[in-house]
Amino acid sequence: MTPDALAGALSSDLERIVGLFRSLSPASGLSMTAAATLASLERLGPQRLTLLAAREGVTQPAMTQLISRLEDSGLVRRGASQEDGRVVLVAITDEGRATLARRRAGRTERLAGILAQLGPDHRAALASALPALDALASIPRDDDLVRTPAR
Amino acid sequence: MTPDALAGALSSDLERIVGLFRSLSPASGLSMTAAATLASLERLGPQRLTLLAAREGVTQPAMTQLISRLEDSGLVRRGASQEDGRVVLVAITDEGRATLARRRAGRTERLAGILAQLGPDHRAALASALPALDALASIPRDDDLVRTPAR
DNA sequence: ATATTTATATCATGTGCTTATGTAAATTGG
DNA sequence: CCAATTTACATAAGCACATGATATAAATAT
Repeated sequence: MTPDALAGALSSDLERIVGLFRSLSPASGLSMTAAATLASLERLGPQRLTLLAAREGVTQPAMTQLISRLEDSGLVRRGASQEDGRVVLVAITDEGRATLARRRAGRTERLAGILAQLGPDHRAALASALPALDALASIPRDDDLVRTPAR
Repeated sequence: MTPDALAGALSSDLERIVGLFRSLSPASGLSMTAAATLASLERLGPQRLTLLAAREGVTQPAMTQLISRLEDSGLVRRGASQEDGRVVLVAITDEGRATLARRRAGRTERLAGILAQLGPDHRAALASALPALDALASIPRDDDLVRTPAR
Protein backbone atom coordinates (compact mmCIF):
# COMPACT_ATOMS: atom_id res chain seq x y z
CA MET A 1 0.00 0.00 0.00
CA THR A 2 1.37 3.40 -0.98
CA PRO A 3 1.80 6.07 1.71
CA ASP A 4 -0.72 8.28 -0.07
CA ALA A 5 -3.34 5.55 -0.23
CA LEU A 6 -2.71 4.79 3.44
CA ALA A 7 -3.10 8.46 4.30
CA GLY A 8 -6.40 8.59 2.46
CA ALA A 9 -7.80 5.50 4.13
CA LEU A 10 -6.60 6.57 7.56
CA SER A 11 -7.96 10.06 7.11
CA SER A 12 -11.37 8.69 6.25
CA ASP A 13 -11.45 6.31 9.20
CA LEU A 14 -10.14 8.96 11.57
CA GLU A 15 -12.95 11.29 10.65
CA ARG A 16 -15.54 8.80 11.82
CA ILE A 17 -13.51 7.61 14.78
CA VAL A 18 -13.20 11.14 16.09
CA GLY A 19 -16.99 11.31 15.98
CA LEU A 20 -17.15 8.10 17.96
CA PHE A 21 -14.64 9.46 20.45
CA ARG A 22 -16.67 12.60 20.95
CA SER A 23 -19.82 10.61 21.60
CA LEU A 24 -17.90 8.46 24.08
CA SER A 25 -16.53 11.36 26.09
CA PRO A 26 -18.61 12.10 29.16
CA ALA A 27 -19.91 15.62 29.66
CA SER A 28 -17.36 16.57 32.30
CA GLY A 29 -17.80 20.29 31.89
CA LEU A 30 -14.51 20.44 30.00
CA SER A 31 -14.30 21.68 26.44
CA MET A 32 -12.33 19.61 23.95
CA THR A 33 -9.46 22.08 24.17
CA ALA A 34 -9.56 22.08 27.96
CA ALA A 35 -9.45 18.29 28.13
CA ALA A 36 -6.66 18.06 25.57
CA THR A 37 -4.63 20.71 27.41
CA LEU A 38 -5.02 18.93 30.71
CA ALA A 39 -3.93 15.68 29.09
CA SER A 40 -0.87 17.36 27.61
CA LEU A 41 0.06 18.80 30.98
CA GLU A 42 -0.27 15.43 32.61
CA ARG A 43 1.80 13.70 29.98
CA LEU A 44 4.51 16.30 29.41
CA GLY A 45 4.75 18.02 32.78
CA PRO A 46 4.64 21.80 33.37
CA GLN A 47 4.60 23.78 30.15
CA ARG A 48 4.74 27.37 28.99
CA LEU A 49 1.55 29.04 28.01
CA THR A 50 2.74 29.81 24.50
CA LEU A 51 3.82 26.22 23.87
CA LEU A 52 0.47 24.94 25.08
CA ALA A 53 -1.33 27.35 22.77
CA ALA A 54 0.68 26.18 19.75
CA ARG A 55 0.25 22.54 20.68
CA GLU A 56 -3.52 22.76 21.00
CA GLY A 57 -3.89 24.95 17.97
CA VAL A 58 -5.40 27.99 19.67
CA THR A 59 -4.11 31.54 20.01
CA GLN A 60 -2.12 32.66 23.00
CA PRO A 61 -4.92 34.85 24.43
CA ALA A 62 -7.29 31.90 24.20
CA MET A 63 -4.84 29.78 26.17
CA THR A 64 -4.35 32.51 28.77
CA GLN A 65 -8.09 32.58 29.34
CA LEU A 66 -8.45 28.81 29.32
CA ILE A 67 -5.67 28.45 31.89
CA SER A 68 -7.33 31.11 34.02
CA ARG A 69 -10.59 29.17 33.97
CA LEU A 70 -8.82 25.89 34.72
CA GLU A 71 -6.94 27.61 37.53
CA ASP A 72 -10.18 28.95 39.00
CA SER A 73 -11.53 25.41 38.91
CA GLY A 74 -8.41 24.18 40.70
CA LEU A 75 -7.33 21.87 37.87
CA VAL A 76 -4.03 23.62 37.08
CA ARG A 77 -1.57 25.90 38.81
CA ARG A 78 0.40 28.85 37.45
CA GLY A 79 4.06 28.89 38.39
CA ALA A 80 6.99 31.16 37.61
CA SER A 81 10.15 30.23 35.77
CA GLN A 82 13.49 30.73 37.46
CA GLU A 83 15.41 31.49 34.30
CA ASP A 84 12.91 33.84 32.66
CA GLY A 85 10.72 36.23 34.61
CA ARG A 86 8.19 36.54 31.83
CA VAL A 87 7.18 32.93 31.42
CA VAL A 88 4.34 31.19 33.20
CA LEU A 89 4.79 27.49 33.79
CA VAL A 90 1.43 25.77 33.93
CA ALA A 91 1.21 22.56 35.93
CA ILE A 92 -1.66 20.15 36.46
CA THR A 93 -2.91 19.67 40.03
CA ASP A 94 -3.97 16.48 41.74
CA GLU A 95 -7.55 17.56 41.27
CA GLY A 96 -6.84 18.01 37.57
CA ARG A 97 -5.41 14.53 37.40
CA ALA A 98 -8.44 13.15 39.18
CA THR A 99 -10.78 14.91 36.76
CA LEU A 100 -8.90 13.47 33.81
CA ALA A 101 -9.03 10.03 35.35
CA ARG A 102 -12.80 10.23 35.80
CA ARG A 103 -13.23 11.34 32.20
CA ARG A 104 -11.10 8.49 30.94
CA ALA A 105 -12.86 5.96 33.12
CA GLY A 106 -16.22 6.95 31.68
CA ARG A 107 -14.94 6.82 28.15
CA THR A 108 -13.18 3.52 28.65
CA GLU A 109 -16.27 1.98 30.14
CA ARG A 110 -18.42 2.95 27.17
CA LEU A 111 -15.73 1.87 24.75
CA ALA A 112 -15.52 -1.53 26.44
CA GLY A 113 -19.24 -1.92 25.92
CA ILE A 114 -18.79 -1.21 22.25
CA LEU A 115 -15.82 -3.51 21.84
CA ALA A 116 -17.88 -6.28 23.36
CA GLN A 117 -20.25 -5.97 20.41
CA LEU A 118 -17.38 -6.45 17.98
CA GLY A 119 -16.26 -9.88 16.93
CA PRO A 120 -13.22 -11.47 18.59
CA ASP A 121 -11.39 -11.21 15.28
CA HIS A 122 -11.84 -7.45 15.18
CA ARG A 123 -10.78 -7.13 18.77
CA ALA A 124 -7.65 -9.09 17.99
CA ALA A 125 -6.94 -6.89 14.99
CA LEU A 126 -7.30 -3.76 17.10
CA ALA A 127 -5.05 -5.19 19.78
CA SER A 128 -2.35 -5.91 17.23
CA ALA A 129 -2.73 -2.41 15.80
CA LEU A 130 -2.06 -0.79 19.17
CA PRO A 131 1.69 -0.26 18.61
CA ALA A 132 0.98 1.40 15.27
CA LEU A 133 -1.70 3.59 16.80
CA ASP A 134 0.68 4.49 19.55
CA ALA A 135 3.27 5.45 16.97
CA LEU A 136 0.68 7.57 15.20
CA ALA A 137 -0.26 9.23 18.47
CA SER A 138 3.38 9.85 19.29
CA ILE A 139 4.25 11.65 16.08
CA PRO A 140 5.79 15.00 16.96
CA ARG A 141 3.63 17.97 16.10
CA ASP A 142 4.79 21.20 14.48
CA ASP A 143 4.93 23.03 17.76
CA ASP A 144 7.30 20.47 19.21
CA LEU A 145 9.75 21.55 16.58
CA VAL A 146 9.35 25.25 17.26
CA ARG A 147 11.93 25.08 20.00
CA THR A 148 14.78 24.38 17.61
CA PRO A 149 17.21 27.23 18.19
CA ALA A 150 19.24 28.13 15.12
CA ARG A 151 22.39 27.91 17.26
CA MET B 1 -5.74 -9.19 25.80
CA THR B 2 -8.94 -8.66 27.76
CA PRO B 3 -11.63 -6.39 26.32
CA ASP B 4 -11.25 -4.03 29.26
CA ALA B 5 -7.52 -3.72 28.82
CA LEU B 6 -8.02 -3.16 25.11
CA ALA B 7 -10.58 -0.46 25.82
CA GLY B 8 -8.18 1.27 28.17
CA ALA B 9 -5.29 1.20 25.72
CA LEU B 10 -7.47 2.31 22.82
CA SER B 11 -9.02 5.08 24.85
CA SER B 12 -5.60 6.42 25.73
CA ASP B 13 -4.34 6.32 22.15
CA LEU B 14 -7.54 7.82 20.81
CA GLU B 15 -7.21 10.78 23.10
CA ARG B 16 -3.90 11.71 21.54
CA ILE B 17 -4.92 10.78 18.02
CA VAL B 18 -7.90 13.10 18.22
CA GLY B 19 -5.45 15.87 19.02
CA LEU B 20 -3.43 14.92 15.97
CA PHE B 21 -6.57 14.89 13.86
CA ARG B 22 -7.53 18.35 15.01
CA SER B 23 -4.12 19.73 14.15
CA LEU B 24 -4.36 18.09 10.74
CA SER B 25 -7.74 19.55 9.85
CA PRO B 26 -7.47 22.67 7.75
CA ALA B 27 -9.20 25.83 8.92
CA SER B 28 -12.05 25.58 6.44
CA GLY B 29 -14.36 27.87 8.34
CA LEU B 30 -16.28 24.84 9.59
CA SER B 31 -16.58 24.00 13.27
CA MET B 32 -15.94 20.42 14.34
CA THR B 33 -19.66 19.85 14.69
CA ALA B 34 -20.36 21.40 11.30
CA ALA B 35 -17.79 19.21 9.59
CA ALA B 36 -19.00 16.07 11.35
CA THR B 37 -22.61 16.85 10.46
CA LEU B 38 -21.75 17.38 6.81
CA ALA B 39 -19.85 14.10 6.77
CA SER B 40 -22.82 12.29 8.32
CA LEU B 41 -25.16 13.76 5.73
CA GLU B 42 -22.88 12.68 2.93
CA ARG B 43 -22.53 9.17 4.26
CA LEU B 44 -26.09 8.52 5.42
CA GLY B 45 -28.16 10.64 3.05
CA PRO B 46 -30.88 13.12 4.09
CA GLN B 47 -31.60 13.07 7.81
CA ARG B 48 -34.00 14.60 10.28
CA LEU B 49 -32.80 17.49 12.36
CA THR B 50 -33.42 15.70 15.63
CA LEU B 51 -31.52 12.62 14.56
CA LEU B 52 -28.58 14.74 13.48
CA ALA B 53 -28.60 16.53 16.83
CA ALA B 54 -28.52 13.24 18.72
CA ARG B 55 -25.84 11.80 16.46
CA GLU B 56 -23.52 14.76 16.87
CA GLY B 57 -24.20 15.11 20.55
CA VAL B 58 -25.65 18.61 20.51
CA THR B 59 -29.09 19.88 21.46
CA GLN B 60 -31.84 20.24 18.90
CA PRO B 61 -31.79 24.06 18.94
CA ALA B 62 -28.04 23.97 18.31
CA MET B 63 -28.61 21.74 15.30
CA THR B 64 -31.40 23.98 14.01
CA GLN B 65 -29.00 26.93 14.12
CA LEU B 66 -26.13 24.99 12.62
CA ILE B 67 -28.28 23.79 9.74
CA SER B 68 -29.46 27.36 9.17
CA ARG B 69 -25.87 28.53 8.92
CA LEU B 70 -24.91 25.67 6.62
CA GLU B 71 -27.98 26.42 4.52
CA ASP B 72 -27.02 30.09 4.25
CA SER B 73 -23.59 28.97 3.09
CA GLY B 74 -25.19 26.72 0.49
CA LEU B 75 -23.73 23.51 1.93
CA VAL B 76 -27.03 21.84 2.86
CA ARG B 77 -30.67 22.09 1.84
CA ARG B 78 -33.81 21.84 3.99
CA GLY B 79 -36.54 19.62 2.58
CA ALA B 80 -39.95 18.50 3.76
CA SER B 81 -41.08 15.00 4.58
CA GLN B 82 -44.06 13.56 2.80
CA GLU B 83 -45.25 11.41 5.66
CA ASP B 84 -44.87 13.93 8.45
CA GLY B 85 -45.44 17.63 7.98
CA ARG B 86 -43.36 18.56 11.01
CA VAL B 87 -40.06 17.02 10.05
CA VAL B 88 -37.28 18.72 8.15
CA LEU B 89 -35.09 16.49 6.03
CA VAL B 90 -31.63 17.95 5.71
CA ALA B 91 -29.61 17.03 2.63
CA ILE B 92 -26.05 17.88 1.63
CA THR B 93 -25.59 19.89 -1.59
CA ASP B 94 -22.95 19.46 -4.26
CA GLU B 95 -21.20 22.49 -2.83
CA GLY B 96 -21.26 20.82 0.57
CA ARG B 97 -19.70 17.70 -0.89
CA ALA B 98 -17.03 19.78 -2.59
CA THR B 99 -16.23 21.56 0.67
CA LEU B 100 -15.89 18.23 2.46
CA ALA B 101 -13.63 16.95 -0.29
CA ARG B 102 -11.34 19.96 0.00
CA ARG B 103 -11.13 19.53 3.75
CA ARG B 104 -10.27 15.89 3.41
CA ALA B 105 -7.69 16.55 0.73
CA GLY B 106 -5.88 19.02 2.96
CA ARG B 107 -5.95 16.65 5.89
CA THR B 108 -4.84 13.69 3.83
CA GLU B 109 -1.96 15.67 2.41
CA ARG B 110 -0.66 16.61 5.85
CA LEU B 111 -1.19 13.09 7.12
CA ALA B 112 0.80 11.69 4.19
CA GLY B 113 3.66 13.97 5.15
CA ILE B 114 3.56 12.62 8.68
CA LEU B 115 3.33 8.99 7.62
CA ALA B 116 6.40 9.53 5.50
CA GLN B 117 8.31 10.31 8.70
CA LEU B 118 7.23 6.99 10.20
CA GLY B 119 9.20 3.83 9.58
CA PRO B 120 8.00 1.37 6.93
CA ASP B 121 7.23 -1.12 9.68
CA HIS B 122 4.83 1.28 11.35
CA ARG B 123 3.20 2.09 8.04
CA ALA B 124 2.70 -1.61 7.41
CA ALA B 125 1.20 -2.06 10.87
CA LEU B 126 -1.21 0.79 10.29
CA ALA B 127 -2.18 -0.60 6.90
CA SER B 128 -2.96 -3.97 8.42
CA ALA B 129 -4.99 -2.29 11.15
CA LEU B 130 -7.24 -0.54 8.64
CA PRO B 131 -10.00 -3.18 8.67
CA ALA B 132 -10.14 -3.05 12.44
CA LEU B 133 -10.20 0.74 12.42
CA ASP B 134 -12.95 0.62 9.87
CA ALA B 135 -14.91 -1.74 12.07
CA LEU B 136 -14.41 0.63 14.99
CA ALA B 137 -15.58 3.55 12.85
CA SER B 138 -18.62 1.59 11.69
CA ILE B 139 -19.91 0.77 15.14
CA PRO B 140 -23.50 1.96 15.44
CA ARG B 141 -24.02 4.84 17.82
CA ASP B 142 -26.76 5.15 20.39
CA ASP B 143 -28.80 7.42 18.21
CA ASP B 144 -28.83 4.87 15.42
CA LEU B 145 -30.75 2.62 17.73
CA VAL B 146 -33.33 5.24 18.58
CA ARG B 147 -35.25 4.32 15.48
CA THR B 148 -36.34 0.98 16.86
CA PRO B 149 -40.14 1.18 16.86
CA ALA B 150 -41.78 -0.90 19.58
CA ARG B 151 -44.02 -2.44 16.89
C1' DA C 1 21.29 53.04 27.38
C1' DT C 2 17.93 52.78 24.06
C1' DA C 3 15.51 49.91 20.76
C1' DT C 4 13.69 45.52 19.75
C1' DT C 5 11.92 41.17 20.71
C1' DT C 6 9.48 37.84 23.56
C1' DA C 7 5.98 36.01 27.04
C1' DT C 8 1.88 36.89 28.93
C1' DA C 9 -2.35 39.65 29.91
C1' DT C 10 -6.39 42.48 28.72
C1' DC C 11 -10.17 44.17 25.81
C1' DA C 12 -13.63 44.18 22.33
C1' DT C 13 -16.08 41.29 19.48
C1' DG C 14 -18.10 37.24 17.17
C1' DT C 15 -19.57 32.36 16.88
C1' DG C 16 -21.66 28.48 18.65
C1' DC C 17 -23.43 26.16 22.44
C1' DT C 18 -27.20 25.71 26.32
C1' DT C 19 -31.77 26.32 28.64
C1' DA C 20 -36.33 27.95 28.33
C1' DT C 21 -40.07 28.61 25.56
C1' DG C 22 -43.15 28.98 21.41
C1' DT C 23 -45.70 26.98 17.30
C1' DA C 24 -47.57 23.73 14.27
C1' DA C 25 -48.36 18.96 12.99
C1' DA C 26 -49.36 14.34 14.58
C1' DT C 27 -51.30 11.17 18.02
C1' DT C 28 -54.21 9.68 21.84
C1' DG C 29 -58.30 9.05 24.78
C1' DG C 30 -62.97 9.95 26.17
C1' DC D 1 -64.29 13.50 16.43
C1' DC D 2 -62.61 16.86 19.41
C1' DA D 3 -59.78 18.31 23.34
C1' DA D 4 -55.39 17.10 25.46
C1' DT D 5 -50.91 15.50 24.83
C1' DT D 6 -46.85 14.60 22.40
C1' DT D 7 -43.48 15.39 18.84
C1' DA D 8 -40.49 18.11 15.56
C1' DC D 9 -38.66 22.14 14.78
C1' DA D 10 -37.86 27.32 15.55
C1' DT D 11 -36.83 31.40 18.35
C1' DA D 12 -34.75 34.03 22.18
C1' DA D 13 -31.61 35.16 25.94
C1' DG D 14 -27.39 34.17 28.07
C1' DC D 15 -22.88 32.02 28.64
C1' DA D 16 -18.50 29.69 27.09
C1' DC D 17 -14.83 30.03 24.25
C1' DA D 18 -12.57 31.58 20.36
C1' DT D 19 -10.26 35.62 17.59
C1' DG D 20 -7.57 40.07 16.58
C1' DA D 21 -5.67 44.20 18.37
C1' DT D 22 -3.13 46.03 21.86
C1' DA D 23 -0.75 46.71 26.49
C1' DT D 24 2.94 45.55 29.83
C1' DA D 25 7.01 43.75 31.67
C1' DA D 26 11.18 41.01 31.17
C1' DA D 27 14.96 39.66 28.20
C1' DT D 28 18.08 40.56 24.35
C1' DA D 29 20.55 43.23 20.88
C1' DT D 30 22.79 47.33 18.82
